[in-house]
Amino acid sequence: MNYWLLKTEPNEFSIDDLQALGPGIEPWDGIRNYQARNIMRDDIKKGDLAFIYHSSCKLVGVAGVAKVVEEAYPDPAQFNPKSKYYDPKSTKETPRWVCIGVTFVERFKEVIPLAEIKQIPTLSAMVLVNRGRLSVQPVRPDEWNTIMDMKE
DNA sequence: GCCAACGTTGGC
DNA sequence: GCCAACGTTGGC
Repeated sequence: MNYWLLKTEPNEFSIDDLQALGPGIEPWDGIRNYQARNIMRDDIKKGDLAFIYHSSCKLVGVAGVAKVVEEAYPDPAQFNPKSKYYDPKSTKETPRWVCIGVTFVERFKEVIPLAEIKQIPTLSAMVLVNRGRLSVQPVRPDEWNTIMDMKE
């Protein structure tokens, strides 16, 4: 079992939206970055857990936890000309982009701010801290535990 | 809204 | 396959 971090802009989709789905499955679509895609396609497995991270908003940080319930499959949005994630270069025979399915696990009482995470020495190697721009990224078990301990 | 860091595109 | 130009991400 592995740990991940999934970024989302809460204006678009937040931990509250995920919670509102209850046991429902949310397709984690619209990922249009090759490195993030490769992680979803090759590494993320059913049963893995992921932090839901709120970016580009007032309170930037880790907002909760989701569980992977569907492994990578072609992202339907890439074939939909009306979607903002439409990719005219992708074909059904050789789809370029994939998504995964996640479900709600936990909403933290308070978002754990990025600023706070940056101050913890044992978290200084986190991809989140070192490499800003990657919307799907791995989290080490010790990093996972450290952040879970930062909750109220 | 600014801007740094990074990813992607496309000419050669 | 290099690299300049351009686009995007994302914290602040």
